[in-house]
Amino acid sequence: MSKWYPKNGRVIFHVDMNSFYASVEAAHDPSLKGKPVAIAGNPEERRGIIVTSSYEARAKGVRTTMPLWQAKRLCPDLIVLRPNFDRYRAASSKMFKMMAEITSLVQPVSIDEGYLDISSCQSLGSPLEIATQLQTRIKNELDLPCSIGIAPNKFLAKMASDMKKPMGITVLRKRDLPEKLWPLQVAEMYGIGQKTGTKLNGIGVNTIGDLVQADPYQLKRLLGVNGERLQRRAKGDDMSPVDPEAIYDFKSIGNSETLPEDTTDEAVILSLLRKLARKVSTRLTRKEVVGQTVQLMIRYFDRRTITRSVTQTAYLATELDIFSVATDLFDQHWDGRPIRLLGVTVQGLIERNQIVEQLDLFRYQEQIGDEAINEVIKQLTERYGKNPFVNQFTEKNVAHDQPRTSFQKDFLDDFRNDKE
DNA sequence: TCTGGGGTCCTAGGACCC
DNA sequence: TCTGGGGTCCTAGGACCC
Repeated sequence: MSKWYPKNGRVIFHVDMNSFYASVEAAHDPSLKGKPVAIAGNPEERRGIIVTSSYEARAKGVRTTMPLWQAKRLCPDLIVLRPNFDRYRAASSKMFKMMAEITSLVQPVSIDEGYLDISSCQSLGSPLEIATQLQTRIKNELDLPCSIGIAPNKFLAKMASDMKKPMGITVLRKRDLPEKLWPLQVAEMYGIGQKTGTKLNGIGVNTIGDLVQADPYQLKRLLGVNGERLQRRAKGDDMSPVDPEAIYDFKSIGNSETLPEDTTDEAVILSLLRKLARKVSTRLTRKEVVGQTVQLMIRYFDRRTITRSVTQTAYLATELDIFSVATDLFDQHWDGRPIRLLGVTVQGLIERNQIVEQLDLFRYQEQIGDEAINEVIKQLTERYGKNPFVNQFTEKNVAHDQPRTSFQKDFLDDFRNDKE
């Protein structure tokens, strides 16, 4: 059995669900099977776009990100559904459970794809047997098709899963690269999009094989460190591990929304900012994290987009804190032209339990002043080497109160004594 | 009749510190 | 007089992916 496994090396799967949202809908309502189905953002509104479509719809030319009206023109009998994320999350969670029964080394990368490191799964059979069983099980029990790539690293597994759809299983070994990978256009490579593809074509690099042969210095000049990495991957080298924890390591949480129509109406704008702040706050709270930086995104009627952000001394997570910072940013940076979309994102996240103690410093803000508050935070940070969590804005209107914990009292006493 | 919403990573300049 | 170089943090924007 172990003859299938390399002595020095890994066996990585990339599992990619085929037209996931549309497939989940068809599993839920079998009458959709064999029909052109599309999931679209906002079918009732002008600006709805195609999120996913069934293979029958793709055959008519329907593509992801295509405006809905265009898709309907190409495919008049298109069945358009609104996304049902709860349903997709439930299906996703079931399929990841099946993967977890094979190995604990599962790295979800999005709702519908993930990597498995099965290097230590000899006892379960050959890689091809394991992949076939997994694919069959997902099909039989969830009624969902997927493609699986099998390769010595994540990048090659990802490329492999793309080669046969739907319901494909593709093995991509190093020795297969000249025949299977290198003839492909660079634009088909994971990590190369429109811009980079055009740049590469500009220096005569058209296929992935050309990328392997290209002059490393020229690539570096053209693309920076990314040039080096892309060439390494094209050669089939990718050391990045399958990291089950990666998914818990989020760097930012944000929400954005396109308005029904472009607007300069401040009541509409503020109400949307409020709504976005609420959504972000809810998600931060659910994940038990707090953040230090608030970013506002404004997309104008002409689609030109700016982002403006500010880093706070203290960490924040409440709706009112986020809303307050976001509206400050808005007031400072909006140029008065009509707005199409607004977004609010909180960055610089850390786990809430990393925070030393929640001090309601706003209660003392008027007594000791803003500068003093910042000094308190600085001292706390130095003293504990951790980050104090402070509600700076939330309850400015609340009457002053006595310190609520002995910690707070001691600290403020210390602070006042230091000052004297 | 144009083009959503969720992210990550990288770059580059300026401020600031040593 | 007039000046180095490294490191980190912050901010804005761009490229890419699903």
